[in-house]
Amino acid sequence: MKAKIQDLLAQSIDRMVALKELSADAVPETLPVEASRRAGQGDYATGLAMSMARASGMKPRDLATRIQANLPSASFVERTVIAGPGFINFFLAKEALTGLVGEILERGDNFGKSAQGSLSRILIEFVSANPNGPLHVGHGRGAAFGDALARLLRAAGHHVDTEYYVNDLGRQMDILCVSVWIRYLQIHDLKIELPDGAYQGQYIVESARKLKHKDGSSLVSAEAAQIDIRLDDRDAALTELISRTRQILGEDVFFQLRDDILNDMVEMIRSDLILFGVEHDRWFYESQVSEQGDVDRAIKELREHGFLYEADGATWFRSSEFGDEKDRVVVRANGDLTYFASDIAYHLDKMRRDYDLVINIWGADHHGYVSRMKAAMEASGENPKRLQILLVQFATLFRDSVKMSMSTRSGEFVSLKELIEETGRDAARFFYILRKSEQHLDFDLELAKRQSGENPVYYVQYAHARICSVVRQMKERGLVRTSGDHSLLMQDSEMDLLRRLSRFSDVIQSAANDYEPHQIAYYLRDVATDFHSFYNKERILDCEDALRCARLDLIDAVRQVLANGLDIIGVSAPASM
RNA sequence: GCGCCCGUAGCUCAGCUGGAUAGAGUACCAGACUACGAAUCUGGGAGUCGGGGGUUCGAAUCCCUCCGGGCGCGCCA
Repeated sequence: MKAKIQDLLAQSIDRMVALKELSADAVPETLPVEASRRAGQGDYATGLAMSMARASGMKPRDLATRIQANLPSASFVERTVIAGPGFINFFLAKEALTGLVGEILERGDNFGKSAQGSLSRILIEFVSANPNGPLHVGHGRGAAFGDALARLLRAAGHHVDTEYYVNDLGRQMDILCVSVWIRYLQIHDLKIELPDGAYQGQYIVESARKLKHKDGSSLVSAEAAQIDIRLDDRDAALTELISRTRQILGEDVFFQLRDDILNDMVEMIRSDLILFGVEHDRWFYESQVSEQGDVDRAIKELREHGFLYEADGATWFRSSEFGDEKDRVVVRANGDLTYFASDIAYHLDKMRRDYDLVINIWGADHHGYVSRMKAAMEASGENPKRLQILLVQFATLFRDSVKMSMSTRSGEFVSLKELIEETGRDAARFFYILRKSEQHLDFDLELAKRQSGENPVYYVQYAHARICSVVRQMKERGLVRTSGDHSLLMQDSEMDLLRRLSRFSDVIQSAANDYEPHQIAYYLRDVATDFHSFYNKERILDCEDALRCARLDLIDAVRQVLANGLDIIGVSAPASM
């Protein structure tokens, strides 16, 4: 609808330019049109005359009058009014609104959406938590946001693939492996302590039990009890422990064990995500990049472009030339590659696949990495604008106003799985989506669980269930239903509802453009409000046949919009609750 | 110290590329079911949009500065 009005305005402007009433360079690239906030100010309004006033040398209201005079007539516009400092308000024709009911019912699940895959090809990478433990509530926000964004962009007409990047290399895997092994030995009554830097969580113990169940006691070694590492430095002590473990178990056994544990962790993460309704199209392993020699190639490329140098025995990337605070190490003095190096290779890989846009969703604690990653892409000859990094702020979990901690290493955290089991998938997802991503999120467990109007999830779902219930009642009463005459819809509450429904596709476009799924959640709440209000004011089934059929069509249309919107944010639309 | 995010009603937050009288929810108060689900609806009070400058016909929105909160500033993972 917004686009239709923009089109009318464009025609008027073109006409004025042709008549030399207006200079073409006074015209902005996109014509501003917005849904009116207030009744009495029409359905849509434009401040175009005001924004062009100075460049055109005309007074806003005079200019508005000229624009209005040159507007072509359109059946969906009843009238236009100039108001305030120079707004042009558009009042939609009643038929344009009532005609919407048939359109919604006809388009069904596709109403509000654009033809799929017709616009850009987009890759979204999200969650990508390290496979050293279960997902916690912090990851949940990234999961809910990323998945909703993918669905939203698809609804807006893009082709979207989703991906999870698994950091399956590096020291953390060794630490994970020894952590499980030590717990395993403890289960076998060996006296050995789990050191400080190892993973402390209860899931490590469970993993060790599973290992015992599978392997019995084949990995028990009396030597293990003799391990006695006396080093003040925590990291040095861990390094020593890792190398002793490799000696005792033997390289082959150690690597096999490490792989098994990794696979367990990845499976655990994957199944938690499925429980949450999130399924990535692709799981991409860091080891893939590394085995294919991509990291070496990426570094070689940077070197050839002249952006690498040696200092203090390490190899540095001149990221500061691209706006980063300082240069970054890609190869350490000991010859090891940094994580940054393999991240560059991975991102180059993504950038060179067949996508117009690559989106990363990162936790806000990684914001320091944004400029260096964009720098690396630019230095490698890629357009950094094709890499869009969206930051999701922290989620803090509260139970009875008490803040709950979360740290994977210490093992003190509420897992995503526990959250889903406690509040349900729908409530969890809705809550995560309800805040825009730059906003810190206080997640109130008690509120999410409450089944009342205080909880916005139920409010929206209830509207959907209520409509389904009315339709069930109709069938039970054996009432006839024919295709309705929608011109019978004329009450204020009906028009408000129709006006709201007419904005659905605009909301999808706007939310998609800004990468803001929360707009959908707010819109759905407004639809539910308008519906509940209508429902309390007007009867549906106890009307004469024609009006009843018209209203049944109307609420069917409302149900369809609610269902389509809920689907975008990954929340179910129940027929009863 | 430097960088990023945030500061809007008692609380939790919206506010679309600057626009017309700043909006919801919640809490509080007062009402609405012998009728389609009261997990609902109707009405009410409540804000110096953190403070101060600036740009503009017009600023919660853009710029500067200060205050307050979160996060990040490793050859860690």
